[in-house]
Amino acid sequence: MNIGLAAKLSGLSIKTVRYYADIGIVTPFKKSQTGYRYYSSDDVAKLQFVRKARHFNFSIDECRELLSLYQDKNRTSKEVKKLTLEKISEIDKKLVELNNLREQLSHLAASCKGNHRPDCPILEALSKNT
Amino acid sequence: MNIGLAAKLSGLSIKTVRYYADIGIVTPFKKSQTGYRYYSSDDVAKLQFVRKARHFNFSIDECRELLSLYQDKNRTSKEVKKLTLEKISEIDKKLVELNNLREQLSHLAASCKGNHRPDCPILEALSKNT
DNA sequence: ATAAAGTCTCCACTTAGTGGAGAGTAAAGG
DNA sequence: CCTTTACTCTCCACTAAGTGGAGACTTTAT
Repeated sequence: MNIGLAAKLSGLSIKTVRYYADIGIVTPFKKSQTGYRYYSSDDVAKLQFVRKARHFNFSIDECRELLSLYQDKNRTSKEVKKLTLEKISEIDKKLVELNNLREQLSHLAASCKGNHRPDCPILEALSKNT
Repeated sequence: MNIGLAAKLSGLSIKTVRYYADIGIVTPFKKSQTGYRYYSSDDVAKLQFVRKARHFNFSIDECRELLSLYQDKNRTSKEVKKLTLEKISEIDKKLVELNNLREQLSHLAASCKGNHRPDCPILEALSKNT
């Protein structure tokens, strides 16, 4: 099938599918005469796979890795689980950071009257030494 | 003072300070003969301000805005608080997303034995239709 | 005078695509 | 058969917020 249908079936934009072809994520057959890309349903399955993995916050390189595990009949589930757990702890780190940030910001916001007067504890905090 | 000292005092890298000069965040005096940038202690204060605001997840453009509020004696604290509250709700949105993601991933990870066998519910989930 | 440290500009690279221009190709209608 | 329309192609630029490096110039120290 052409790229348009492959994109529709995989839920990605044409641009993204083309991009994935360029960087070697899912490489379709390419007719040298016209330059058109032709996708098999296997290719579409891979595109869907990548879309879902991206949705789970896996980076393109991690998708590459997952994809090769996916196609490797001899892989162990241990390898996949390892990647997943790493991703989880990454997310945990981010969560801690953001919670911290949120607390500090809401603390600042709470201390600011937010009225027509110019005195503002938020700006003061930002300009305070160190 | 030269850029090296300004960078050290503000806690930013020289590259970043130069970048901030290029994009008009903090524009030092520039000797046209040598091209060297000269920073006042006021400039350094602004750099510190931006560093802290960046640390609070404000974008460069938001820093620009905060900086101009910071320098505007007639600003109201209301304006600053508004920005801050917006930033907080942005963070809240991100937190929800990440918590969701974490839950789904840990669910997947829990269902995967993670052993030497090739069968893996994680990959299955990623390859399942829609 | 020379060596070392500091600074300059300019270019490329990072992530993961997106937007657009201009040209070629395919399919449908008249 | 010709034209219109839809589809696809490549190439370039842009996004955010810097970072790294090359090669040249300036300042400071020995």
